[in-house]
Amino acid sequence: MTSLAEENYLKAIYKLQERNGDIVTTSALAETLQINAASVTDFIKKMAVKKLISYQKSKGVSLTERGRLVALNIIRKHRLWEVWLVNNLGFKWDEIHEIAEQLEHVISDELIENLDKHLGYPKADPHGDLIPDAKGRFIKNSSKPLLECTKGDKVKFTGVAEHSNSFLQYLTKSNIKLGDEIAVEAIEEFDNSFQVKINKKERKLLSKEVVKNLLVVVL
Amino acid sequence: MTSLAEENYLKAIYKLQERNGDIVTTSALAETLQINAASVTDFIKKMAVKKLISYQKSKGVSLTERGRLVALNIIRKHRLWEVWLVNNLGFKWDEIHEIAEQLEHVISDELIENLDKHLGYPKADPHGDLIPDAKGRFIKNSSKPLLECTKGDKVKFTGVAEHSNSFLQYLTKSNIKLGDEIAVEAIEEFDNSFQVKINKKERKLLSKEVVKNLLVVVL
DNA sequence: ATATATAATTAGGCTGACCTAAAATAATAT
DNA sequence: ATATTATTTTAGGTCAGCCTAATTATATAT
Repeated sequence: MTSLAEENYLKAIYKLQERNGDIVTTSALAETLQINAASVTDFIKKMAVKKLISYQKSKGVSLTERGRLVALNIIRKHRLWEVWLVNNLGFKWDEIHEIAEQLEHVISDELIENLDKHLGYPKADPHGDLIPDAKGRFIKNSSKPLLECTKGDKVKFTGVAEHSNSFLQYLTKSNIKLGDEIAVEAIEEFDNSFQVKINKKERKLLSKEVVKNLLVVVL
Repeated sequence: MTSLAEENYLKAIYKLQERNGDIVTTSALAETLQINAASVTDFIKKMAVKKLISYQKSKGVSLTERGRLVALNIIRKHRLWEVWLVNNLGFKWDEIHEIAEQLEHVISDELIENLDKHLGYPKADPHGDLIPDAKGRFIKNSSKPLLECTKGDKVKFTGVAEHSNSFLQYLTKSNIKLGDEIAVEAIEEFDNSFQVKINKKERKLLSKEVVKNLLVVVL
C-alpha cells in the first residue's frame, strides 16, 4: 500500500522527470511539493527502501518501474476525475485541479473502471492531457507547441503546456477552446508573436508566451 | 478545519446518539471505530477543547451544535456519493459503503452542491436513508419497521434499519427492492414471521429478523 | 586551485493519531 | 456494604511526516 504522501511524491517525481529529464533533485522535489528539503531527503530514503524510486545520495532520484506505474495510476485517476468534473458536473477547466487532487487518492479499482466506462473511455482530460489506461500506457498524439509551427500551417488546438489558472482563464476569455482550428497567418519575427485565425473566423494576435504553451497537431 | 479522524469520530458519535440516546460512551466509540479506548479518551478530550463535542469525564460525550452540523455534512456527502455510485456508476447497494467512506471526506462545497444538482436533489440514498440539506436539515418521512404493522396493512418499502451486506444481499436475492409495495396477508403469532405479497404478485414469508429491519410507510 | 555559493544530508525535535500497561473510577453481584 | 468485574483514564511509548539548525558535499567563480 502507498500512503497519500507517497502518492504525492511519486506524482511529483513523475512530472519532474517528464520536464527535466531522468534525475530529479531533492530541491526540485522540495520546491514542487512545498516541503522542506531535509524532510524530502528523509522521505525519499524510505521510498527507496520500498523500491518505489531509486536514489543516489546527493545526486537525486528517479522512479523504478513499480513507482512509475503507481504514479501513472494516480495521474489516470486525476485526469478521469477532471473529465467528470467538467463534463458531468459543469465545472470550468480552471476550477477542477484542487478537487481532482483529492479525488485521485480514493482507492477502488472498480470505481475507476466504472468511472472510465461512464465517461466513455476518454483519451484526454479537459486540458488535453492524455489519460493512461489501467496498465499505465497511453496513446501518444503528435502534438507540439504552436510556436514550432510556421506561416500557413493549419492546426488543431489539443492541449496546454501550462496549467496555471491565469493561462486557462486567458484562453477562456479569448474564446480559445480545445478542438479549435488555428491557422497561422503571420509570424512577427521581432517578438515571435503569431497572427492567427481561429475556426476560420476570428483573427487574433498571440504572444510568444501564449503560442509556446498552446499544444497543437498539424491538420 | 476538521481532520479525517475528527470527521470519523463525529460521524460515529452522531450515529451512536441516534440509536442509543444522547450520551455516547468511550467504549461504544472505541468499538465502532475499532480504536483502543485509551486512544479514544485522548482524542475526545481534544475534540471537547475544539467545542465539537461536550465531554464529561468518565461519563461520555455528546455532540455540540457545531459538531452535529459537521457530522450531518459528512453524512450528507456520504449519501449523495452513494446515490451517484448506484444511479450513475452502476454499483449495487451492497458495494458502495467503503467507497463512499472515502469520498465523503473530499472537501469542496461547490462540488457537493453541483453533485446534488446533478443527481436531481435526491431525498434519500440507495438504502432509503434521508439526505440532509446543506444546512443539516432533513425532511423526515413517517417510516417504521414492518414488524409494527398489522394484518391487512398495505405499505411501501422505503428503507432498511440494518445495513450489513448480508442483509442487503438477502433482499436482492429475494427480489425485494426499495419502493416495492408490501401487503401484509398474515402474521404468525408464534415466531412473528410475516406472510406478505410483494407488488401484488409474489407471495413471500419473511422472518421476524427481516421484518424488524424493513422500514415502510403505510399507504 | 582555492574561495564562495548552492544543494543535500544529518541530528535532533515536534505533532497527530494511534498503542500497551497500570491505575482509578463506576457498575454489579453477593 | 464489600468484593468483583467492567469501564475509563493516566502515563509512557511508537510511527509517519513534517520542521530547524548545523554539517557535509557539490558546483561555480576567480
